[in-house]
Amino acid sequence: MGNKPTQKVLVVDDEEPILELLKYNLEKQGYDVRTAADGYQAVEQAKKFHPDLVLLDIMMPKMDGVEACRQIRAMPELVNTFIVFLTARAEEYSEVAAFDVGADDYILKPIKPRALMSRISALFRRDSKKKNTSSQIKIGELVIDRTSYTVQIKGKEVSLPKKEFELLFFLAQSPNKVFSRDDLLQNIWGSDVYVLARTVDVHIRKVREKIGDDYITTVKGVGYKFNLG
Amino acid sequence: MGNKPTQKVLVVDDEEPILELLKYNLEKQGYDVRTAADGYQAVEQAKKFHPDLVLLDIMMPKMDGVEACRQIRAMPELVNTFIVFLTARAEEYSEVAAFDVGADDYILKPIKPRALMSRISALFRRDSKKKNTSSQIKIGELVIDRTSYTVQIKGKEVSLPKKEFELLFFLAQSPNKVFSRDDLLQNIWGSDVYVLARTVDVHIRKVREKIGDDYITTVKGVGYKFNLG
DNA sequence: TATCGCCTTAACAATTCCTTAATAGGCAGG
DNA sequence: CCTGCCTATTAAGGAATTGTTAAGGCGATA
Repeated sequence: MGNKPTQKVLVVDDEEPILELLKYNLEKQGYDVRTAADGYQAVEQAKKFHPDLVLLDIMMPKMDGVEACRQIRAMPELVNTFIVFLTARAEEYSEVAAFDVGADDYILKPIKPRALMSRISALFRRDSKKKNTSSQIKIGELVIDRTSYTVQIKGKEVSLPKKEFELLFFLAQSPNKVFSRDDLLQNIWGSDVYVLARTVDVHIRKVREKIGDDYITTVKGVGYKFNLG
Repeated sequence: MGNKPTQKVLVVDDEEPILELLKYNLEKQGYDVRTAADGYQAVEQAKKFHPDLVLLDIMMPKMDGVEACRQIRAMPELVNTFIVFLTARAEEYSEVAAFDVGADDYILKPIKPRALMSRISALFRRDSKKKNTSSQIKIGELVIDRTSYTVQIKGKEVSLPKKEFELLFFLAQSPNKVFSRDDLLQNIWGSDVYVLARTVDVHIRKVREKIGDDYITTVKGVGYKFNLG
């Protein structure tokens, strides 16, 4: 119970009512909340407060959310901070631009408190299991996108079934690191599922079939790794 | 986009003089006004009238403002409606509960017409800048129009029932993003409605029947997405 | 009140995905 | 060149998820 430190959330929006709405709901959930009304304040607060999560409106006076996100992402001490955009329309600032500056997710306005809260706790749940769980990974010609569960390879989009996707995503999260089959089973299948280690091989095969043989390397007697360069 | 349709305001209060005062002032400002005397009426009116703004007294007979607010907020077609509480200072039913059920602002009684009017016009000004939710989405051959609850597909117009429409609209708002069945239930059905997750499947089926199978993709083990490109 | 359309649920069919097992292939050491 | 150990590949059965249909209930409307 008590060993979990309070998660810190920074909420950034230029509309007072929205700030209050979010602050109230987040605090009710036990988060430590601070607010900022524009991009500059957001960057300042982030520097001092070191939030675990930043909810960031895109359209703001002085400095918009995209630029603020870029600056926050540039702080090394905040590499593990989640950044989630609040946006009135998906198209308005394309999802692409948001991901380009390092956002982890985006959520549509108008905000439904309860839906947002469950989304946030899901985010932290995922986080506590692993670190650095962004929704998108780009490596060379490869773009792995968790929000759409697809992989782009040289512009072509391929859709992977769940296990295959998770496998690729997990490997790509730690490039060049070798994982044993048991590691992979533990992390992707879970600790209470008992399947043979060879099952991993079959999935690896299918992933290779779809993205090519160049990305995943076999390390004989050890396991597999996603290779960079 | 320049033609601004008349903004619709629903005023809810159990005191006749206050209703008249507000109605008079609002109509002078050019708003389209309707009134209701209690929570039930408010919900009924909201359902039919689709106001852009609801001014809601908190203390009322039959159904109080907070409960009415909750019910209005549960209607997906009114997600863009502002809800502002009118509250006497003494009423301890504080802003807390109000924000909790999705209010956008609250205003203290006694009401000063001039101040209220400027507050309202500020609200709409902000609205036109931000939640610029053109209630129409165009994607390729598809035009999704919220004002008429219809979808044009290759010129042919199809009319969808409410749930089907909301489902399509919600998915199309975030193209390529996968939503779990629970996400969809939270956002379209509301957080306090309990229906089985499989219900979503049936609606998906019906939407596909009407617009074709190409627009909504199943991501097995995850959910559904509207696909672009 | 009768009718109609919509929503939900349940049941069964269809499909996709996962796992396993069996076989083939490759590499190192003897 | 053979042997042992590991991985690659394929196919098939089973498990899990989704597709589809139909029936009942509810509410709106005439």
